[in-house]
Amino acid sequence: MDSSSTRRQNTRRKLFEAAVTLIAEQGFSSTTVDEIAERAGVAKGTVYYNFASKTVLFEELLRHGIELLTDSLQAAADETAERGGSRVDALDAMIRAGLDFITRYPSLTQLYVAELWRTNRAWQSTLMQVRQKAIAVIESVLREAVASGELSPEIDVPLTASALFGMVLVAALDWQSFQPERSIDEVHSALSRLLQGRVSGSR
Amino acid sequence: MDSSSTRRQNTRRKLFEAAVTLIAEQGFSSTTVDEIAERAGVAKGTVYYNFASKTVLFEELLRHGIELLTDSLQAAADETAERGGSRVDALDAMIRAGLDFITRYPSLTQLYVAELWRTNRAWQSTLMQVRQKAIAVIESVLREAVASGELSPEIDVPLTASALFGMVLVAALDWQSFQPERSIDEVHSALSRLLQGRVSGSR
DNA sequence: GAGCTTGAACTGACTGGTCAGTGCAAAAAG
DNA sequence: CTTTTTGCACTGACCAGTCAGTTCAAGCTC
Repeated sequence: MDSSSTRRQNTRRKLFEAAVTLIAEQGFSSTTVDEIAERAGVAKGTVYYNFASKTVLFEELLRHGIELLTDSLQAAADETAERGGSRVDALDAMIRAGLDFITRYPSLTQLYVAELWRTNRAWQSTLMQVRQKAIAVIESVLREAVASGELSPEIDVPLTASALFGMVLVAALDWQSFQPERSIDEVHSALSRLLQGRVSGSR
Repeated sequence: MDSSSTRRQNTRRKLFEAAVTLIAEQGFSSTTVDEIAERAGVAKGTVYYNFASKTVLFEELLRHGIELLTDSLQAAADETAERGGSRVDALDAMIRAGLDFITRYPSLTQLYVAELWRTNRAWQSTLMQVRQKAIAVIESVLREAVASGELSPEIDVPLTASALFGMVLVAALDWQSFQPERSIDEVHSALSRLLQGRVSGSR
């Protein structure tokens, strides 16, 4: 019962891995099921044995991926709390966690960005849920920080959360695509500085 | 020679307008040439009379669009300088210009984001140039600000430029898609606050 | 432990539809 | 009369999804 599903689980994993890179590179519509099957080392029929359709394969991939991200953001926030760090420290730790995630799963990130703001697509609602889960983690830390007086009560929590999310997302993708020679620490500290208002000189 | 091209210019414009919305919604591959022609109110043959291929149509669209953006960013920076504003004021004006642009051309923005970090696509190099032009405008203002002592010399100019770019881009798209009831001023001031380090309370 | 059974997993040739791009004669525009 | 647009039929490549058949592995029997 358990061992019998191992084989299947394994092919599904191989299909996810194959699909994520291909779709990130080429987009959903120009990636063919034959390509995915070939890259996964599996026959085309197997794809349809394991997933109802090309779209369903993609949706499950998105869901699986965002779970990894929210878990790691949440873990970063929690660990900071355990160590007794401030909420701003938690935001900083989340930036780091976001960067780590993007380093580990660059294709997944690319693909997510490419699809997120499209309307009229089959998986639109899947993406909305997925986005909301990630943003919610950031928002809750922001709210705690406001409550504890660490952040100004004037900040607009939802807008700030999405701006932070976007800042990390785009900076990280740009780093990977256009300046891969930079170290993760350089990127992290540039973003950290922006967050903590140490850009405008003075102080 | 000039007036003779007016008519042609007009159909090209109609084709751009039709293509930009369709491709933003559905992606390049799942948008058909027949659809583009129909929405533009033009025969399919006309598309091929005016553009060598579907891909070329798209590339010219990208080029045309980014010109609009860089021009408006540059204009915002220049006007600030003329009014004798600081370089940080110029960055703020550019954020505003970016938001205005995205409000005016949401489809173009969506489409740009969706394609920018993909590799292995036909128009990859077009996009690289296009991105570099936009980022360069931001970088030059940052550098001036560092030179004049307004910003800390420790900031990493290229990374900060792309983080700012991303911050505005993602916040604006999120605003349009998920919180359209917000006013542009609310969005602007949330981003402005982030830029000027007025997020972390104290001060 | 050799042989048999069963259901789950996998295979790949095939089908039906879609779509980029072509060709061309005739009309409209200027 | 030159440039541009139209309308429409056609081609050939490509591709999502199907299905009849094959392989695999775990259990069962003697």
